Amino acid sequence: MAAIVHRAPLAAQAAEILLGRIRAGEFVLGQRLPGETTLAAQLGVGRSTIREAVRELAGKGVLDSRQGAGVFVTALDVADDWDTVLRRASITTVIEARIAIEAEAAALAAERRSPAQLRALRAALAARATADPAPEPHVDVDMALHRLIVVASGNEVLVELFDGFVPRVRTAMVDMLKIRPTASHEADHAAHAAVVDAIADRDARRAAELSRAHLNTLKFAFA
Amino acid sequence: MAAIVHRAPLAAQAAEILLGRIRAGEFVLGQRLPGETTLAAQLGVGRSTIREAVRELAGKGVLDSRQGAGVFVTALDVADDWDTVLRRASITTVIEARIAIEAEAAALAAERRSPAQLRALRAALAARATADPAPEPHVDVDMALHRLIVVASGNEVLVELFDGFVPRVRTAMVDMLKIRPTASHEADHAAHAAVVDAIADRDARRAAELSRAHLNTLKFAFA
DNA sequence: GGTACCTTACTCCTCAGACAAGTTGATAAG
DNA sequence: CTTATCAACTTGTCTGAGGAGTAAGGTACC
Repeated sequence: MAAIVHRAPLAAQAAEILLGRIRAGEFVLGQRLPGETTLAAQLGVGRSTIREAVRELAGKGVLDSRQGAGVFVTALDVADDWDTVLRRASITTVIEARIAIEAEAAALAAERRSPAQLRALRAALAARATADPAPEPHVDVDMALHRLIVVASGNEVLVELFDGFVPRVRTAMVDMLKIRPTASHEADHAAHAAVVDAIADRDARRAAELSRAHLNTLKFAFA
Repeated sequence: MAAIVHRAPLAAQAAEILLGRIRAGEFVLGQRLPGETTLAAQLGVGRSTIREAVRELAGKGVLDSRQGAGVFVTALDVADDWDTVLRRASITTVIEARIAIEAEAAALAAERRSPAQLRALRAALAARATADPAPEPHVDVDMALHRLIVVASGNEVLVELFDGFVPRVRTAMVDMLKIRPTASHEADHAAHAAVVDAIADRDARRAAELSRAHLNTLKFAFA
């Protein structure tokens, strides 16, 4: 990740040093940092450079500066970037988390889906059946259908979680389909149709079970 | 959310304006922004103010400035802060998402828990029973037990998701306990003990069901 | 015509100094 | 003890100057 030659501006270096000191526990949460002039002297840079470093960390949510009062620590580290976590995790781990979210979403969707949402699900199901079988378009219509189910759950937190998973899962699925094309499109389509039918029937338990079963086959395809 | 009196520094205002223009599509991804002097003249502020605004957006990952070349757009919006999403969502919505994660985690924990993890669960269960009944300590030992279950699932993505929920759920539970103290501590403890027992017995289905049932009572307590 | 080099104009980067604006704690008056 | 005032310190902003890097255009050479 690190470049061989890296000519980082002084302000970025100063921000890195400050963040390191905060991570190391030199400053506790809510504590006031030394003044700009003090920090500038410590690091041997100008005050405006320190100011830019503080601004950068303020943008990351680690620091907060208040005129007249000082600069305060508001977080002990940068909020973990969601994409980073998912990239580090194995695809089967991600799919397990996806099972948790989608199975519950399918159950909630069965209880709450509106007629309009059901129509949208049926339309997406039809689009999925007739779509371009090439990896990218196929994965996209598939994800669109899965997303509609989560949206029909009426739980915006689940939708946000699902959306966070999409990029990671999408690339993994595209890569897999390029290596090993799906054996049976018919069985795949039947599994999706069964989930939609369970949601149409307002059968929460069956919707969850079918969704879980379908994603488990996906998980084992990667294992 | 907006303060009645808002005395934002010029640099923060400038950052907000620039972000607004990027959101509005005035600049496409990868495009170079006007120079510092130009922007300073446009907004009627000094160069250093513009520089600090750019630094702030660079910290958020929206901009990237390269010496000699210019400032470039690297994202069209700030990555959605997880805390913000959860604060906006109702507590019942958050608990529904928590059910999804913890029920699945309990099932996985039943299949995978190590002897050491089981011992830790039993210890946390005992600590929960004998802990200070005041709201804050009680919620903390409760959350600690729940977290251990998720950790025992062996899925780091689920752990990250759970940790993301903790702050929001913790404050909500503390507030509720201050208003309406738990009716029966015994039933509450029995519910937790049952989940741990199911995990000890390696009964995935029962662990998930008990976990779901317990959190559902919590959900309805808020409704 | 094509290539390598160089010049030049532009960009961001950093510093120093000055003053404005806000906060905080000590101090003095009531 | 309470309240008002003030002084020291903090961050906020602007300006001017020079350093360093980039990219584009021109030029000499092959």
